[in-house]
Amino acid sequence: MTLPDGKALTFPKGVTGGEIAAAIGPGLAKAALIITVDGQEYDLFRPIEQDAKIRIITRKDQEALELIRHDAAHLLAMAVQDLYPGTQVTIGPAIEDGFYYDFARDTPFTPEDLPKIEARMHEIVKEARPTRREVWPRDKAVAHFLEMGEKYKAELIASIPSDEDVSLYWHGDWHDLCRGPHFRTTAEIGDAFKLTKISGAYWRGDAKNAQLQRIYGTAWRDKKELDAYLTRVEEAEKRDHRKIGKEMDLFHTQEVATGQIFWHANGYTLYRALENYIRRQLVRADYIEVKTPQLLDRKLWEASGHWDNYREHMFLAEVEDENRTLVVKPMNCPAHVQIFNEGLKSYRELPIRMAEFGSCHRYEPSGSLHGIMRVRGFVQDDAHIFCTHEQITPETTSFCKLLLACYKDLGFEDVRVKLATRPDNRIGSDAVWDQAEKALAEATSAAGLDYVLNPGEGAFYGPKLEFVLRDSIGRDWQCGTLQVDFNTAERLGASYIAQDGGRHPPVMLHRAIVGSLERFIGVLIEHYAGKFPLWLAPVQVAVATVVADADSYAAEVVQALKAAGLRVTLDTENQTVNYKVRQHSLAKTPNLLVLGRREAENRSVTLRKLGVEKQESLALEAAISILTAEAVPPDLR
RNA sequence: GCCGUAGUAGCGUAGUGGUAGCGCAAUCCCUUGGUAAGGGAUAGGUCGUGAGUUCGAUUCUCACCUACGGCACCA
Repeated sequence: MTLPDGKALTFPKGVTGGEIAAAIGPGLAKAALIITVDGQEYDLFRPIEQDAKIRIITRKDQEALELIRHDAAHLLAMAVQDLYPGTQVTIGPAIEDGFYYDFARDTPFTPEDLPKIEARMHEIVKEARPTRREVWPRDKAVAHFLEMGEKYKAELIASIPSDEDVSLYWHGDWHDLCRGPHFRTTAEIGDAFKLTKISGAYWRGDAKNAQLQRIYGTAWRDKKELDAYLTRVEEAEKRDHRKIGKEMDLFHTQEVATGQIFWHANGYTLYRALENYIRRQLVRADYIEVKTPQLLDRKLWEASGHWDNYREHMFLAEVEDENRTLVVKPMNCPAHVQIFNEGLKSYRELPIRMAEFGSCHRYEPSGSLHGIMRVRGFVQDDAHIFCTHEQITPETTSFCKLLLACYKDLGFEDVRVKLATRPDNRIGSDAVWDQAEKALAEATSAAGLDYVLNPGEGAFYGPKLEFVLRDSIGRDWQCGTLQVDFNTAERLGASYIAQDGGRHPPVMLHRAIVGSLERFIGVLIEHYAGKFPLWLAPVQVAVATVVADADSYAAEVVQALKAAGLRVTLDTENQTVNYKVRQHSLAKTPNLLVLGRREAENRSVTLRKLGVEKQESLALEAAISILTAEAVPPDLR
């Protein structure tokens, strides 16, 4: 056996990982969880039959996390079947930060069940049930699980090729089909786990199948890691955009407009700051901006193919004395093609980059709605680039550059790219898809970006690039997109006169930088936890007085700041300075100017920046020039 | 859409088969205070909507709406 450091040890054939660990040292024997044999993971009790490179994995290794979570999933299943006889097991994988297990049971679990199950799990850990592995012919396993009444498990095993053997694991009497590996006993799982939530989940992830009961848990190597995780979750909850939206008076939702947002003055200030920023970038990048109708005849959506694909997600509008159906537009592309179609287009005019802050409505499934992140009424920073085949690469390249520059300005430096390819449900021939996917892949590489494939996730009319940004607490958000479309223009009768005098349909590139303004603002809120950079902050400066004697000077200061283009609020409330500092800090106002007699006398201000305890005394004019400079959007500096 | 949980004053929450409290915010008064909650008083609620059970329902039951946690979906 060759150890990772190159040292070789000799053992009889059939030695186990546990025995090897014991031979190396008692400390390792205790700490060992599993062993890798030529890269393959073995249980410590599984005999090794050949010479191999080995590595013993202990609790200290990063790999231990996934192993613990896998064992914890089994532990959960054991506890549930102990407590709720008749419950069938299905699958239970390790996932990011934890694990889950899907059960089939007539009575759904309730939140009150979780502590009971968790307590039973801890008991089973204490029992240190020994693990055993057996290899069975597939058909024997199918028959065995059928006999036990585990029909989901039997179905899973039956989908394995019949000539393959399967491994079964026992923990005490309880056993399951499993690839392994597992620890020697349930004691090695430890106690750093916690059940977190319950949920319905469809068998094999398909909504047509039966709904199972899923229990989620989190599991770590030690209590310290578990606590750190729980703290991380708590911190994420604190910056929830719905909570901050309420606290900062940004927006609200209500029953009369499910899935749509009432933007309050503060929120709409942020909204416009973002919209204006994007608009400036469009001007720079040679886009034209248009505005198209909200209601468009059903015929147009039939022609584009959307009616067939998304009809049940469209809002329809009808009037009594007119015998036709209008669709509240769920997207802007067919409308943009109508503008393209007005007048004859020459290849000399291409590319035409047609942008719109397009207000769209989609009847999203009720269960998918989420704050301002997933809504039924939203505005896309949409654009369609009508171009020739040759222009796909340069247009894609320059869009990628534009998008990365925007994300940087908005505070996101870590961006990943995914290439989503043809879905099952699609229009257009395979030859056209081959061409479109190839064009996009090449253009992305030409832009100097690495991408990962996202097979089958493209739009029904073409493949897409998905731009995923990572926020300040490490969560990923897909916002920007670029889609190559060889189908829509032709379907809607768009064409241009080429150099050879013939008519050709243009290629359409559908693209968005932030995607939906609503969703992106949600991301911004959570990314900054409401502490926006000055150019985005709804209220940039609060002017607060110490004594009533300073009220008239304060009003003067507010006027001066407003004249300088700053967004200011005046606080002459009859309250202590301490109170005011606290209020404006909690409101996340970036700058607080405190004014008392001193300031009024020498026409100065005392500036306290959010999150900074010490103050700075400045002449009024100096403060204005500092603050206005800081409030300039990043692209205008 | 599916599974589960919830809906009480502007916000956050307690509570009960006999029409509801608390904290913050609000209003008024006192305090004129120099960097994260000064003190006092007052006002504010048909307990999400509709129906049922009951002498009586905010409380129990059912339906619906909405939100939340997931699943599924996301042009």
